[in-house]
Amino acid sequence: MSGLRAQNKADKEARILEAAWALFVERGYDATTVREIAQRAGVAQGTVFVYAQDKQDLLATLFAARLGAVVESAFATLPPGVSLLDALMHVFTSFMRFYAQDTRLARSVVRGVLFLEGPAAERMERLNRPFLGQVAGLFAQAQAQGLARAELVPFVAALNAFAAYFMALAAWLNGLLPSLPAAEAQLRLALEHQLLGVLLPSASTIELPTQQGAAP
Amino acid sequence: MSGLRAQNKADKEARILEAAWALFVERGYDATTVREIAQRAGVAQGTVFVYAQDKQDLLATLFAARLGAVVESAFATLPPGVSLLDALMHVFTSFMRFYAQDTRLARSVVRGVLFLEGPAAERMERLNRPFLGQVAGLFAQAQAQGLARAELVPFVAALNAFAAYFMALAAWLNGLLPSLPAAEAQLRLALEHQLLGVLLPSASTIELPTQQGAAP
DNA sequence: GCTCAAAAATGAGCGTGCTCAACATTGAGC
DNA sequence: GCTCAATGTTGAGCACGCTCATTTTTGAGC
Repeated sequence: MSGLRAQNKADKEARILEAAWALFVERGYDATTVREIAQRAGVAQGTVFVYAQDKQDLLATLFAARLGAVVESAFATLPPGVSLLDALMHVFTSFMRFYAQDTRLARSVVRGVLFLEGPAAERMERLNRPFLGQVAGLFAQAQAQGLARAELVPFVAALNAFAAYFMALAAWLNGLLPSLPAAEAQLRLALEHQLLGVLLPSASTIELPTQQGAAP
Repeated sequence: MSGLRAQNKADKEARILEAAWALFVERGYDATTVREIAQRAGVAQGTVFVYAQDKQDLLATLFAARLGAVVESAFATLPPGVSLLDALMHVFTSFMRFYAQDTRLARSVVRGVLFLEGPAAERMERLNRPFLGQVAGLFAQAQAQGLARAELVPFVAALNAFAAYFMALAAWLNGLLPSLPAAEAQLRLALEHQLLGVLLPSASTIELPTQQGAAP
């Protein structure tokens, strides 16, 4: 059996990821070089690229693991009986508070995460799709309880909520919103609007659904 | 007067931008080198960086100008008397059709545009804020006509709509949505949901606004 | 405990975006 | 039309991420 081989490989990968994380936190993503990571991990520079697709992949791997834990924890700690709005806020602000630990690094992550390539993109999809499913579950639950419109498609509502979250996150990390509380406030406002809708009840249920081919 | 000086400068900048555009379209953003751009523009490689902050800035400049025209045209050609949903779709699909001309390049643009730095970020903000204001105007108009809820904040609704647009755009450019029509359909669905809201009319107007400090 | 093919690690080298000290051009003042 | 400070241009050079031919390590088969 190749126990030693596997052990060495695992050790090296762990050392590389550990070194990368330490340096990313210390200096920031852009200011960290792959040569530094290799040196700190005690391997040659080329070895880093045996274990990671590229530099961005290191950051993505590091965050994918951590984010997975945050997702799980967010849904596990969901207070029962809470309103839909508060449930959504509980989930999304979990992420924001996680990113708040290092906003500089968070910026690099979020910047890269939206346009990944190849295997890294697939891994992100495998993280993202179940998550969106869980968020959709919150809407479906509200629907089952007779709180939400029956015609609503839970997955579409989940995507809308996620979109609002992502915008608030991006605005915050770009300095357009001054602080985490400001970002949370903006997100709450956006979600409130999504829950309540735009149109008046009288206008909405009658006019809009039938406006497939509308007036010129 | 330094007419010749200014003329030369303008000429050179125009030549550089023209060369960059041609090569970006021909080869794609990543596959185009600054050296190639310089050669095609008939200047030294260092000269490119006199006129552009960096390579990404070239692409951003090129697209900012074009996008500005698309924004203007989208609102100018807004059919009067159209529903709010169709008005939003008219505006956002204008952008999508513009990006559809070259989705490879569009991917590079959208990837870079969300996390710009320094002056480029400010220029994007100066493009984006009035645009969001115009979208907010559509919601305010619906409000004035008594079609939209009076409590609605037009700017927040505009941000939500933009967020949904951005997500559909990103999903499309990442190949998660197979075609432009698919992206348009997804956006329409998302916007419909935003207009109609999530909660039932009965539940919405009474419970939610007062849920500031909700149950544990 | 030797052998040797497979697996893993290496680092010189490549092409890149970008900088900056050196050089060239311009035109107002005389 | 000459001078020279200001303005504009240049390309050698740097550090970077990443590749890949070469070298080193591993352990099953004997």
